[in-house]
Amino acid sequence: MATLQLLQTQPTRTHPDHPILSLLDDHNRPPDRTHIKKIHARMLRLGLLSDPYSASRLIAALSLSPSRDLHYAHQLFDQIPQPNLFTWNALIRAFASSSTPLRSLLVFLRLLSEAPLGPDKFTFPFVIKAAADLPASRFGRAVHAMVLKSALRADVFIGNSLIYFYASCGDLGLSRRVFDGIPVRDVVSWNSMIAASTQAGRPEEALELFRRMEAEDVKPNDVTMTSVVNACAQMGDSDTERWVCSYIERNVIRRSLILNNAMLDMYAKCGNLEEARKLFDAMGERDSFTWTTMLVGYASDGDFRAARRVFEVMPSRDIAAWNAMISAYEQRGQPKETLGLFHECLKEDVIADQVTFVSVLSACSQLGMIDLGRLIHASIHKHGVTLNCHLATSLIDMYAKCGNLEKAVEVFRSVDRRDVFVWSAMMAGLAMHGHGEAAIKLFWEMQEAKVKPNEVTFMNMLCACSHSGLVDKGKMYLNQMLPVYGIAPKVEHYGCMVDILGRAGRLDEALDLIENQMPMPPRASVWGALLGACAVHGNVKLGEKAFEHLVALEPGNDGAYVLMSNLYAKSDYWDGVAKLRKRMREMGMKKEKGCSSIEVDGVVYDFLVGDISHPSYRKIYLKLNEMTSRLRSSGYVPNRSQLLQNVEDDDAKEQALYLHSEKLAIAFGLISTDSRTPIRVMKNLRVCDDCHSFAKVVSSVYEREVFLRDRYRFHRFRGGECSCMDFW
DNA sequence: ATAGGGTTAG
Repeated sequence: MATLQLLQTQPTRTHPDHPILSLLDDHNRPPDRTHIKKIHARMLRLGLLSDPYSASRLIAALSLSPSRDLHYAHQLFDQIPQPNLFTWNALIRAFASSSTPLRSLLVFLRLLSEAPLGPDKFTFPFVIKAAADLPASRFGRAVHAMVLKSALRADVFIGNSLIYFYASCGDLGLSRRVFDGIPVRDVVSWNSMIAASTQAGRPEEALELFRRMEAEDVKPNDVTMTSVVNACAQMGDSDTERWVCSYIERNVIRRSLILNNAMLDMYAKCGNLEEARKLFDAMGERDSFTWTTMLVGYASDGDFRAARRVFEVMPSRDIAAWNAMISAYEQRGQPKETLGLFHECLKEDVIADQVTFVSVLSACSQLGMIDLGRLIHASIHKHGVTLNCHLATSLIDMYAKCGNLEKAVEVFRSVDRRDVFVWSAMMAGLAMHGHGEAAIKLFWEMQEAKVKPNEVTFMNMLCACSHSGLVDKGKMYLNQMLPVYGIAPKVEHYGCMVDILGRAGRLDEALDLIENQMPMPPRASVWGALLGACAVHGNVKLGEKAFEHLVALEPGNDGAYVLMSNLYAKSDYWDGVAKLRKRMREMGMKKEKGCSSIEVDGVVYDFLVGDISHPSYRKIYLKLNEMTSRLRSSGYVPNRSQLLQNVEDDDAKEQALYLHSEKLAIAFGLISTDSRTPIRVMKNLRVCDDCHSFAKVVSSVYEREVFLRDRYRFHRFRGGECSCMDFW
């Protein structure tokens, strides 16, 4: 009886173990591709391939060796008369850890229909791993169902891979159910569950599991501690950090490279760069994770030079290192440097990935470089990079912020999986272009698609209401946030509501919201919104109040002084203007210079007020003169009320309205682009009334579409009208 | 003859 069972489970041996097979797994000399092919040829001549055992050994070597050739392995597999389960498993395993895990699933399906014996305890972990990495959630659930119906339902290896599978499908609850259902859990079961909780952003649960693990006397190892350290990093308090470090010391946990990297990351995340540096110096072995973690640590600590130094001296730079450096530039608001580094990265033949493109697209939208953005979109398309939600969000954002709303909508419609960020980016784009109602419609469409709104969504919704003057809708959504959607409004949401009310002239309501209804103290931005509204509606008294609150919170806020000064000027209160100027002078404060930029033939040109640094500035000023007289005869009257926008005496001369930076950029656009190309100008500050009406007339007199993005929103000028309907 | 868990970048 025992012999019979052995015969059934052991592979059939028709030949004795041929010496050539030992060449396949010589660990001192792993066979390279040509070597394997030679062995293959010899095996063919020896007739060894008709022996399932020998053929399987060859397939395994082909699929698993460092220089594996899965295509070759697959072809060979198809030629074997009777692949045994070991052979099937080797192939399923190889594909599971390849770049095409889908093939693993396909081979598994073939196994089900073709193999005389079903999958075994080795097959399941491989195929479940493939399903997890795709992730193929329905497929994985079906495999799980097969496991439950089989005799393998209590297998701890399979259980552990199912924990991993459900975690990567984002269903922590099901991971937990599998975990709870494993009769005899081992350390890997605990590690998988703790890691799943950590990765789902639930550090408290991870630490709770760790305590239970200890209570049940399962000894944690370095892998356990890696996840626990990661959880502590997420908790972000220094007590937890000290506790985990001393635990690792006391229990003599092996300090693997990965554990050290995780600890490095924890120190860096807690802003403890000194400790991070100490550990870094003490580490005997370092890899690209180590260096990149240090880089990111310095960058997020604000020590940009140290970050750059790490980048310069690290022994090799993979795409993750480049991405870290590129995104550091991007987040510092240095889009030109971001793009410069991106070009260097391409020159070094490092293959850009989705993360790279996310940063680069963001730099494009900061600069308004729609042509480069388009180019990147095209190359993403060409390289068959799949649009994940991050990338789709960046593309939508880039097109919207560069003025091509149609293209943004096109991208939005073309992606099949949309997360809350994709939806929110589209709503923000519509809002920015003044399509408030459309943004609100999208909000409902999003909920029909069963995607839950988050804080960002509501910020964009309120912005939409603000840009379109939808006061009651804005109030309604703000009031619904907590009771209906379970999201507590933050100070930014209240700031936006103040803006909505203020623009509509309901200044008292806005003040009441700030003083009596907000559950938190107002921040500078909230008073700023109120001050802005007072400036629009000429309410000096309330404006002064908002201004004093604002500068108390942010003494260096030059925008506050400009707004207040405009408000005084508008109300003919010149003493006020003078007093403000004096105050600014005493503080040594300078107004942020207005700067407009325009992209022509892939180059971004910046213009400051009265700028004469451009090589062809004479031509630009001539054009501007010509334009001004042509526009005057078409009814353009310079609006001098904002002449005093700038409170700096010294450059008052340059402050003549017609030298405003956006006018220079538009003039340059007219002389340097094709007559059918829209002119796209980006401005760092808000556009002033005069430039706004200037652009309107340009769009009709010169029959050119003009896009003007300011700090706040988008203006699209066509045929003498602006998309904002003069409401901004 | 074959297995599972962990670290960086948005």
